[in-house]
Amino acid sequence: MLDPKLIRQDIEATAQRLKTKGFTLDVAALQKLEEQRKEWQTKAETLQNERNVRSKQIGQAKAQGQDIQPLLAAVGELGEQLKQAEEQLDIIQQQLHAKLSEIPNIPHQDVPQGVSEEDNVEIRRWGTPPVFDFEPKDHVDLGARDQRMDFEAATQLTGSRFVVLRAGLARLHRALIQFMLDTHTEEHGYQETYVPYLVNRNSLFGTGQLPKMEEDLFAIKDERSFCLIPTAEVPLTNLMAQQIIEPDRLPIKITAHTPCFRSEAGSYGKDTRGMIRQHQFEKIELVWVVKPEDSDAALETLTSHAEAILKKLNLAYRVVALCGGDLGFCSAKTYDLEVWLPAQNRYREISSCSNMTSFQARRMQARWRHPETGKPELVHTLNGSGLAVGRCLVAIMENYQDKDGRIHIPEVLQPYMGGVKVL
RNA sequence: GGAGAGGUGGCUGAGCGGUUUAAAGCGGCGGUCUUGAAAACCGUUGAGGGGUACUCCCCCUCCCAGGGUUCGAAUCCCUGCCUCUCCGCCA
Repeated sequence: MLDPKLIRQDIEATAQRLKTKGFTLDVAALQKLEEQRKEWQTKAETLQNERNVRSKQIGQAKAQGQDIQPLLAAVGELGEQLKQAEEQLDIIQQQLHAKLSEIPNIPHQDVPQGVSEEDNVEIRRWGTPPVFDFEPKDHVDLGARDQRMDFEAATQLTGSRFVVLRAGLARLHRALIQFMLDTHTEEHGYQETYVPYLVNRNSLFGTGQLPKMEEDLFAIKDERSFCLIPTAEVPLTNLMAQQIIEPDRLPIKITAHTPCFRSEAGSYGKDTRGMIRQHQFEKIELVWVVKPEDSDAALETLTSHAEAILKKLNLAYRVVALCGGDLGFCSAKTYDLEVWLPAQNRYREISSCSNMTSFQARRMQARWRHPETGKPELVHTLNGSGLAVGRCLVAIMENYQDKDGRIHIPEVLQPYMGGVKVL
């Protein structure tokens, strides 16, 4: 959520900056609502004040044994007027809140212009894509052996976009999770965190999945209206909701491994083959909570932590800065990490690292105490995948295959595989 | 699932429907004293929003949440959520 003051005081400039994100701000409607808000809020508060004053007078008169009938009569219509004003104000506040909730974050100054993926800007490359003296297979073909990657079984159990892994491949999948968590906790200073996989709608509002991304969520069908998390960003970041954090606790760096559930409602027919786009996948998430002035630097560091995993696995990748039009709803700036997939002969997203600035913090009232003023101020939040496990498994299979369709285990993973070197 | 108890400020914990404008203690902050510190004493103390372009002042809201009764609700009524204890069930 943006600062309502921006809407009140600087709406034209705000509208201009949101345009780089492809979002058209309804300036007239917002200004009108804002005017009404002010009018009715003033009216309601004046009436509330009058009620408080008069009620107190009645109390005092009664205590002194005076006749309160005249005072009671004087209160007259006040209650009814107040009720109307409060109802009217409530309606306007709700409309305003609904509108504000659907305005995306303002892009950072140095986000490249553009409307789609095409306009993203490559920042750097690392590693060299492997050269094969045979035609490399994709992970689906590689996984077919011994049904170690079994889509048909998953379809029978559940439906499309799920997978069953068996034996060494299942273990490799688990090894990746352990490896990533260990690296981030032991080398990058993150606190390992275990979190619920079901969250309430309040949490989903806090991190910005609601109200606009509802169709991508899997909801539990009972009166509690829980949803399966689409990313650990939701529980991790919402740990800060309603908090006032003392400055010496910042920056907070936390990580969690969780399954993620996405309905992929807008992706029919996209990546239907293989493990790239699933309804359920595992991810290691990195979350930072920082002072506002530190968030730019934090994004660089967080991104480097995700990159470190790819480097240790010796997987070629590139870093891409998303253009305005490709930025997520909450993000002011995003770097995507894209790993080389030989069978697709191109780089594919394996991590997305974003600076949400105060956008999520405002939605969940996550604050820190500014040491100079002593007053609570909104923190900045950041998150990134470090990394998406399923896609990482795909990358290892495809990059580490040999002509016999065997998969060689990267050295850093071998300790996690009981010394197994080839699958 | 059954039976009870309870949710009040950073914490502990009072609070007959009306000087409660939420007592008191602890903690925090500032000061006095001191070479310094402790102790003692004095003062201070939250969050959200609005008005006014404002390190001033004024107002509103907030005692788990949402409704209701009332001139007036932390206090009374209803609903929900959560926590604790016991029983049952259970990985």
